[in-house]
Amino acid sequence: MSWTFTNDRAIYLQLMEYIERDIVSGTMAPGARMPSVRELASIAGISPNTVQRAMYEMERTGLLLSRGTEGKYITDDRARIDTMRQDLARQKVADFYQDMQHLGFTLDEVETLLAELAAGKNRE
Amino acid sequence: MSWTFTNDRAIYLQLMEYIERDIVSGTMAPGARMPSVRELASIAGISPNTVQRAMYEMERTGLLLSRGTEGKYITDDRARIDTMRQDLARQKVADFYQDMQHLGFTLDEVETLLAELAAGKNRE
DNA sequence: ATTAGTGTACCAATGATTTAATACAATAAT
DNA sequence: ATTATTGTATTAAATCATTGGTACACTAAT
Repeated sequence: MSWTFTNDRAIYLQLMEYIERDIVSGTMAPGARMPSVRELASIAGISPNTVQRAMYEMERTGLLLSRGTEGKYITDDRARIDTMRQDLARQKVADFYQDMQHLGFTLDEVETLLAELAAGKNRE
Repeated sequence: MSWTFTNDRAIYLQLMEYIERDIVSGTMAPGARMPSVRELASIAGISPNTVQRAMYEMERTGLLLSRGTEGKYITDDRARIDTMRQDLARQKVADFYQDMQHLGFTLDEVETLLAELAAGKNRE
């Protein structure tokens, strides 16, 4: 849960993506309680207001649920989480492939670059 | 040269990426004259000031050159352009692969998703 | 010479994001 | 009962991106 932020996009959007990623990858378990707004703000080094903003948006998508003053919880719906994981992956693949096509790379070249990268990573 | 902008990132940053993409992919030829700031603004439907901002940043990287009041020109250095194309591609592949790993996908799964996408595209 | 088009610069206004600083009601823990 | 913690809401200030408007100097075309 080490989050870093860039200044080219709104922090609350980046935070949403980090949390979504942690939920769909299982780093944060379904049904688990989220750290408090203040605690998350402290961890991330940002204002509680910004965390609240991100949380508010994520409740609208149903990924988080607020139980009054007890705290916020990750949804229990594993099917929904897995669907979201698939959707995120497909979107990412589509965006990536389209970008590479715009750069003039064929599917074969993309696959080669990917394989090279993975091979390089494994060597370290 | 059909550009659309989202509101989650600064327009001048998105414009920079569009122009970079057009240059490295050859859509805009090396040594060619760029449309004027006012013309680009009109085409993109944004303020000339925002275009100027993007252009200024791209001159600092050497991709564009300003010839006084004659206009702005794309660099003639094809080697530099090709190097930038390779760098952009490698960065994109690395970011994409890291994102997919964070979502819990293996290299094999990524390759499968890519192949499926490409196959689907070809069917239409 | 005049005109049009170029890059460049500046200023003011607007909107979005972020932050700090509070405040309040409800629940959990003691 | 009291205290601490929770979500939630509000206000004000600061920063940045964006836009509209204007202006100036220089070059090319007429």
